[in-house]
Amino acid sequence: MGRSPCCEKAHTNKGAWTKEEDERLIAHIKAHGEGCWRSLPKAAGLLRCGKSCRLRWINYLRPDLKRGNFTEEEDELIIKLHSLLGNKLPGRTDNEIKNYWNTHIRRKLLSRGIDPTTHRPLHQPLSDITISFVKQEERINEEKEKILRCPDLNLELCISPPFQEMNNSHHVEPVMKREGGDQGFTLCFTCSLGPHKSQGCKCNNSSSTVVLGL
DNA sequence: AATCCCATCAACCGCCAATCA
DNA sequence: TTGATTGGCGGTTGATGGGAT
Repeated sequence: MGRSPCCEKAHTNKGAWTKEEDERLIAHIKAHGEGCWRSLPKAAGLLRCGKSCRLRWINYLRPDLKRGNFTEEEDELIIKLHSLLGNKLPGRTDNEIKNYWNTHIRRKLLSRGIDPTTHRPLHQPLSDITISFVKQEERINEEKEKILRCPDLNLELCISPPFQEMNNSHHVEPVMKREGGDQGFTLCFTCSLGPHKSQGCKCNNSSSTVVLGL
């Protein structure tokens, strides 16, 4: 027996959303919150697939979205974080990052002689890539281990706020807060891919950092 | 002015993992 | 334990607009 379809395809609209559909969706989510996407269209009076509603909300209608052109600082931030976090970057939608990566950043990296997939210089000998990749992965795993040894750490890392001023692209510091407290620590992506000012971090310059809070 | 080409981005599709009964 | 359901993610498509010819 195959999968059942996510919705009744025959009676759903497809393609661009109308203003009225947007308004219905926004009104429904404002009233009831994000919930079961499968039943949402019917409840909201929309002839749309639940999945389509979810995408429309997440990628376009969500009130906390930052829209408009990407700044140079955001470009650099995306380049630094993409290999680590994928398309889930601060204040922008997955879809937006994905599209922007494929259309702009990919070309930008190629023009700099960097492979957009591996984040390594183009034409680098395979042996070098393998060795350094393994070393980097080991380092990442070490830092993960360190983090996991803290039992009261809330590892639900979420990066925000969307309108954070980006003054310098050198450091990127997602703050990992402990539950029930306001203490945190930061990750340095410049030299160690680990906690800023930890063993592996050789950076002393903390005056011009980008802080990505919770 | 018409047409072609290319870049962009919203939206869709298919797959996978998590969850639940 | 297993199968169904659901949400989420990455890849792809198609509509649109702008620039070049």
